[in-house]
Amino acid sequence: MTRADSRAHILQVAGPIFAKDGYQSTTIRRICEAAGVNVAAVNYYFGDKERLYIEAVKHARDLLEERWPLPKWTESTPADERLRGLIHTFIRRLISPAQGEWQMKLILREIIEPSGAARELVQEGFAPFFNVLTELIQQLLPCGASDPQIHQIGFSVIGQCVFYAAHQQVVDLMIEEVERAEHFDADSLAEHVWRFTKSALAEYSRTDSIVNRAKADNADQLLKQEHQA
Amino acid sequence: MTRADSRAHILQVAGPIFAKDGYQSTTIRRICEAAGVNVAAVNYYFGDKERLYIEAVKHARDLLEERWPLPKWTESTPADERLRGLIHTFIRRLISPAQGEWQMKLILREIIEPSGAARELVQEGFAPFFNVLTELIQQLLPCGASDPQIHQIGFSVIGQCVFYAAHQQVVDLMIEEVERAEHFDADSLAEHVWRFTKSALAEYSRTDSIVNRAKADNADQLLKQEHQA
DNA sequence: CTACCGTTTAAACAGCTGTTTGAATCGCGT
DNA sequence: ACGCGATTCAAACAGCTGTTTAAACGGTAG
Repeated sequence: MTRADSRAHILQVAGPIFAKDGYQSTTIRRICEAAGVNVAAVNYYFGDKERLYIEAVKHARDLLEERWPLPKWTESTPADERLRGLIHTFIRRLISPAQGEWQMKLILREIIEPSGAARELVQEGFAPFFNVLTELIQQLLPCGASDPQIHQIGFSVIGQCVFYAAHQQVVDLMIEEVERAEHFDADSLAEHVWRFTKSALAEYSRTDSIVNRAKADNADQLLKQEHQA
Repeated sequence: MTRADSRAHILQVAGPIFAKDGYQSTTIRRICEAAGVNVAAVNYYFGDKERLYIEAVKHARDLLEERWPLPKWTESTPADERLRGLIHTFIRRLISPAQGEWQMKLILREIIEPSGAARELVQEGFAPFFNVLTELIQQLLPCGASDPQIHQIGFSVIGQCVFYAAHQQVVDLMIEEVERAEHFDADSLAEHVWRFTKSALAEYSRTDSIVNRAKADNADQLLKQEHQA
């Protein structure tokens, strides 16, 4: 067995175990047993448990991005079709149909309970994604929408998607199995989120309400600044 | 000190600690130290660590429901104003403005990593809330929308709200502090979620697209059933 | 063959965990 | 004041944790 083999084996089995049981409940003995290596191997290759965990989280992110890359668009792809592709990609990353979907579970754990990899994860993995999303939203809104409004809408899209992955248990307890199988798979959910978002944006454009709201916010802020001065 | 005192003290300090550090990382020694009681008190009053945890989770739910009860409506309150009140209540429960907001953090932990209290929590705490929400959505949609569609929209509302509480770290890393202070407090977020949802529902009503989609889904299903027969 | 270095191994380590114990203490009705 | 049950306490328990150690192993260059 070469150096690469043992290291890779550990990294491979560590991900799903950490995802299932969490950092604290996972013992390096269990990981090493699953990988077929000695307990000391983790400290030999990774230094300590925490650094193995961080490596496992980053590995999970790499696997997801490799398996579900951002869609490629031509110049002629309309903005709402781009939005649709983006939402489908994001939801597929969250709920891989066939696989045990452990990767995103592990990443969500790290986000909720940061331990060193969180900042890098968000800044390198999530930020580019979010920037593309907000650009699309801006294109689908009338001119005059403010940045905070666009950010809020961006998180509305992300929030809808993440919910199904992070809190699947709630859906399972609330929705009958037949309905779940038919309407709560990755593709159905992505289509729903896309239509829901597109509809809200269309209504914003039609009524220009978002621009009026942006102007009102601006006026409020100016008033507040005067008050302070 | 009477029986009620020690028990209550433990329960009171256990909630925030469990919320911050999680079940595994929290030691009963730390809880007892904070409560000013002996280590054996937990086992004496609660049996073991897990039953204390479950009690703490239920206690958190009670506190939230007591502090932010469902809004009272008169017969004349229009459906969209009811929706607004419901969203504001839910977001306030998620992000208590002044307090350390530990209650919902603890509950979200239990949902993500169920340990005995999760089922009861969802069925008794969340289900009634969700039912009110879906009834309102139905009233705000044209006749003919299917149950699965209404459920999906319901989770879209919940998902938007929960995201800010469960993944606040992401928002913190993505949004500048000045913008956060101004546009990402509980009330601003609740207003945004309400407007976003109302807009989507209005567009659904205006175009009748949701009814057409429901009919199409129905046709698909009939076709599939014939295929099986 | 030999010497060497990266790797693997079993064993031991110190520290912390939840839980139990049995005695000490307290509060209160008699 | 007494006695009794409920409560509190310090101490100990057994078990598991991450980590370290020093010896053994294995392939490979000289």
